[in-house]
Amino acid sequence: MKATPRPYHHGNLRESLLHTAEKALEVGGVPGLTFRELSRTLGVSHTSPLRHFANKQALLDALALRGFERLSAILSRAVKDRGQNFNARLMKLARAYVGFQTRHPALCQLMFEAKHRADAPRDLMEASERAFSHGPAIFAEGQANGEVTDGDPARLSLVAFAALQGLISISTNGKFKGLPLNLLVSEIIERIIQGFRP
Amino acid sequence: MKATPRPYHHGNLRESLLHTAEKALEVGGVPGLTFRELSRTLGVSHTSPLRHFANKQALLDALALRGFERLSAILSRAVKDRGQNFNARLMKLARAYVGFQTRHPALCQLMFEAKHRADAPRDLMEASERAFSHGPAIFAEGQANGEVTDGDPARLSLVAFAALQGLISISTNGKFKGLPLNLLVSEIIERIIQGFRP
DNA sequence: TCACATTGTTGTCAACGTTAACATGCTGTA
DNA sequence: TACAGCATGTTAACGTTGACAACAATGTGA
Repeated sequence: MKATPRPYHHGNLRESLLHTAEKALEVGGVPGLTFRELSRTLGVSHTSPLRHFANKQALLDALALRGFERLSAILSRAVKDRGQNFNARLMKLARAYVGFQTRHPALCQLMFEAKHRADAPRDLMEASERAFSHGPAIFAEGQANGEVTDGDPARLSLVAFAALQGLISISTNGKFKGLPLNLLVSEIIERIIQGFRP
Repeated sequence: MKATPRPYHHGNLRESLLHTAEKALEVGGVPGLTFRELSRTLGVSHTSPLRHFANKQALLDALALRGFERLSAILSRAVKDRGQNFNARLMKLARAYVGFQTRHPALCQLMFEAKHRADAPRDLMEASERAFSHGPAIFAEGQANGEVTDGDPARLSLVAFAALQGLISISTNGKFKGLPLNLLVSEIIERIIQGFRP
């Protein structure tokens, strides 16, 4: 009789939950992300999310996993132009990395926390490693072209990403002491490039 | 009649709460830190903490504030020997910083989160700035002695601390890909010192 | 067709943060 | 010293949350 009596089965609840959860996460952080509020938003009962995620942590892990996959895709796109020289590629990679973190701060924090948990799921760790493999890749190619000094590319990449990650960690609202992050990224990457010349 | 009927007034509840809370924080993180559990541990009623902290966030902020104060004291001690050259002082500072974060990971995470909140209390921001003032200080002194290149010492210090902070963020359990953090700190600081020669 | 797995609902529980009203003990001042 | 006022702790209660169990509706494959 009712106009559109919601069908008993939602049909796409898992995806809807993840989508809604990510928005809620960026608004209110982990404490502001509750099964019950998600359920209210999606018009389902307050325990239905448990059919798709064993508990809240499982939902957070699923969000983190997707985060790493999206990050990996973005970084992959940033370095795909193999025609450019090393400096340009590293700068693009750095901007993509910092840009993603600036756009999704809460998600990124979740991703790092999940990765650092002692009992982090296997697939999450693997996705994380895939995402962070783009750095060593371009360093290795830079070495092959004689543009970068010798040494373990993973180690060189670590220094660059550590600097970027630290900059993000120390900064607030995309700025550090009033200086926009973009500017500081350029400065740091240029200094690193300088230090990594053969 | 009872042997030691706990006096009605605890006498030192605020300090006891902070002390117990910090231990609980390192064990179970923020979710594992509850007023009710703290109260049980200290043998007081579950609302008595509210006489000392308006809400849970206020307790967390107080923990973060003390964290910054302790960090500042530790960093201050690390650089107090003005007789040493710049390289030695920077390395000591770096080790002290990384050591503190390694020893108190949950507290440090709390400190950064608190500092980054839009409505972070004034005193907390000031304590944070005091803690991070030791870096620029030794860079400035290094410049005065002709040991460090020109430029805004705060900016130079930022690069160094960003690298350290990022290393910590990326690492897990004091290691990164099996390499102990100590080793990587040395490597990064030496590279930075190299890059900051006049 | 129909047994069975999947998905969603209802009802319930313990734990939590928070508030209000009340009890107790300390302290400064007359 | 007396006692008023305030700081500190307690009790009771409310609403929210994550989680579990039992049940209902739906989809699916033999």
